[in-house]
Amino acid sequence: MSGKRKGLGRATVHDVAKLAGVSSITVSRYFKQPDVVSEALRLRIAEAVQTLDYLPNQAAGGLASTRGRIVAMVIPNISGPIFANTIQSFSDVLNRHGYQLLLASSYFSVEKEEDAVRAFLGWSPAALVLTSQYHSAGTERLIAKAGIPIVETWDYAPERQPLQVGFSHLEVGRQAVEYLHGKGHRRIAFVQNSLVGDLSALDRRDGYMARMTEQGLEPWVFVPTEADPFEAGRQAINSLLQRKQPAEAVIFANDNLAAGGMLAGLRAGMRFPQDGAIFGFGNYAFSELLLPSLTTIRPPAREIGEVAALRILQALGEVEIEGEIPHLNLLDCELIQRESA
Amino acid sequence: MSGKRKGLGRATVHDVAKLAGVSSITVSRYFKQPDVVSEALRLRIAEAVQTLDYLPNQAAGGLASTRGRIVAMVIPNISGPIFANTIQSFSDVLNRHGYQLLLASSYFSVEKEEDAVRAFLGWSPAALVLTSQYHSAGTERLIAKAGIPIVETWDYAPERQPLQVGFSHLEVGRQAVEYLHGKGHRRIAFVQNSLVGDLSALDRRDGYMARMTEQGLEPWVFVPTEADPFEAGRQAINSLLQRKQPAEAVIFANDNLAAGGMLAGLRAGMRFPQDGAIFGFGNYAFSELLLPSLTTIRPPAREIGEVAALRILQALGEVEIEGEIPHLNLLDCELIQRESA
DNA sequence: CTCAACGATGTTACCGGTAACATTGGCGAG
DNA sequence: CTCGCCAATGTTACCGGTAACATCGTTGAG
Repeated sequence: MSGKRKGLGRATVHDVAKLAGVSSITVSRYFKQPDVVSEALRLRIAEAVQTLDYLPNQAAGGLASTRGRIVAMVIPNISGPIFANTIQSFSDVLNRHGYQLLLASSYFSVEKEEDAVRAFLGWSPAALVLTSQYHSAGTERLIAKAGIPIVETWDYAPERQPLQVGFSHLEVGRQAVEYLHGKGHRRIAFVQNSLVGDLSALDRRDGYMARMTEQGLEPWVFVPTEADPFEAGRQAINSLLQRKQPAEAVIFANDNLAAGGMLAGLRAGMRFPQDGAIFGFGNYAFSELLLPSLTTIRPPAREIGEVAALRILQALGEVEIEGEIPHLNLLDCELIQRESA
Repeated sequence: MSGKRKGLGRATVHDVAKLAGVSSITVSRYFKQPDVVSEALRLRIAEAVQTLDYLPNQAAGGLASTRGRIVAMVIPNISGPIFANTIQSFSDVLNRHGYQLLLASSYFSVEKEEDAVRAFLGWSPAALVLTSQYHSAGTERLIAKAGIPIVETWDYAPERQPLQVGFSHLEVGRQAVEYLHGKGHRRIAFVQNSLVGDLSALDRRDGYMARMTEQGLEPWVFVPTEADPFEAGRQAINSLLQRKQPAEAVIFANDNLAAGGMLAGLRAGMRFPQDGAIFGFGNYAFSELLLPSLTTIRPPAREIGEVAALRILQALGEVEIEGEIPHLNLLDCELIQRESA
């Protein structure tokens, strides 16, 4: 019947147009700018759409208009305890406005990130979201000439070009010292994660070191050799608390390490915070379930996703905004005081 | 220079073709079937691609070939403690084969699921993955005539049409009873979650009830009124263990409930498993960090993602397979014995 | 030596929408 | 009554690829 090349077998604008007795562009307008189509035609088209179960082909629309309704996001990992919230809220806000999320994981590898960005760009996404400010040179080149809104989340690097939506890891480190110092502790140690790649964690360490120095205290950084976070935590507790001059408080690079360390201590008969204050980062789901519950800092994970989505929608003109779109979005972390410190 | 309509400004096949002195279809073949292009042209094209930073436009390719390289997935929620692993492994396997993942959350609502499916179909995905076997009538209609591979994960419903990749929730319920019964417990209670929508959890409850009855024991189901899982757990522990004839063992619908219950008990001075065995489901990340650590059943979350992706790739002819593609894929759960039961 | 078969490459049209411009009819101002 | 403007709708071509078929030069069997 039709040409030699068969499509998907689904109804097209042309089918709808024919059935409704209008031209295809009118059907297109019915979806994109309903207000310019007269009431009478709107009704006829609506009926035809209903009858044919018509669904607009997004690939075709995106190709023709050169404005695809896809937003791409590279995240270190989906299943980690923190980033999931960012993805969730980001995706929800986008979906609500008819955009779809394309997702890939970098596992903290800048090479994997670059691969993902390259693959994404083939889809002509409307915008691109990256995690952290640390990328490969290739990624930098790609995003520089992508010509779409770019958002960097999680970190906060005011000097960089892409939109920033995140928080200051440096400040987190300082805040932890501040809190523990206020509690009277002086020998405050920091346990780094040995996981290569999570460069933001090093910023927290640097904040810790800076604040310690300012207070006239000597920084004391422990770097575990174990890769498994729970093992690494155990290692740290053993080393820091089982010595002549034990640490009075231990700041861990994240809640996993903190939980591992605390658990090892508890099983060895220690008690917290009596035998040492334990301080985490991340406010993972389990942190309030531990006994003692874990004092930690909650990063604005959900908020990051929401704000990032909002800024993108604004940049795309989908959401009204008066004035400039803020280039810098510094969100607040929340120190959650519980029992362990 | 060119027509009145400007594209994305990026290099196209035609640009590459002109630079390499070949026709555009040859460039297309260079990417799709490199072996039919002669070595000489391959080199010339490779150079042109390099020079122009050419990236194939996936939307155009998908439109022309009617085979898009997108796979869509609807999941109850991204940030939950279980599904993230499925998404992660699913996405990784797909990415490795050049497919991209389109993601949306249903929050256990069949209406939201239907909306997501409708939105997805506009992208002509190569395949569609749903969670659980429970859908709206609209969703059933949509997937019936979608004409692409459909996979249902998480549940296992052999009688249904879509490919099944999951495990038997009924069996999980039975398995828990089996284990506790073997430990000598007779008064075994089940704590349901009050979260409307997670219908699979009810299958676990039904398995529990069936096995109890088979053993000549009386099922004892507690339905919390609290929505918050930790609060609900507390409520359950209070009701089940603080009575004249307390339960000897409590099976919780998931680890969140179990952790909430156990924590409430511990804070009230109880000890586990002495004052009651605690049994969860899900093997959430924190379960081994609790004190006592939580006995639970690990669902094959990661495996589900991997197998689902593999079956899809086979159905699409991307991965070799001899014989039929198995319609049923029943994966094993793992009972993880720890300290709480 | 002839011709069919085959490998390598090109031509044309089409996938399903939409931008840009054209057309039509109704209405109010002059 | 004529003209100009505007709102509603249509025509045409194009977005960037690829399916289908055509073409051309080689090669090997008969």
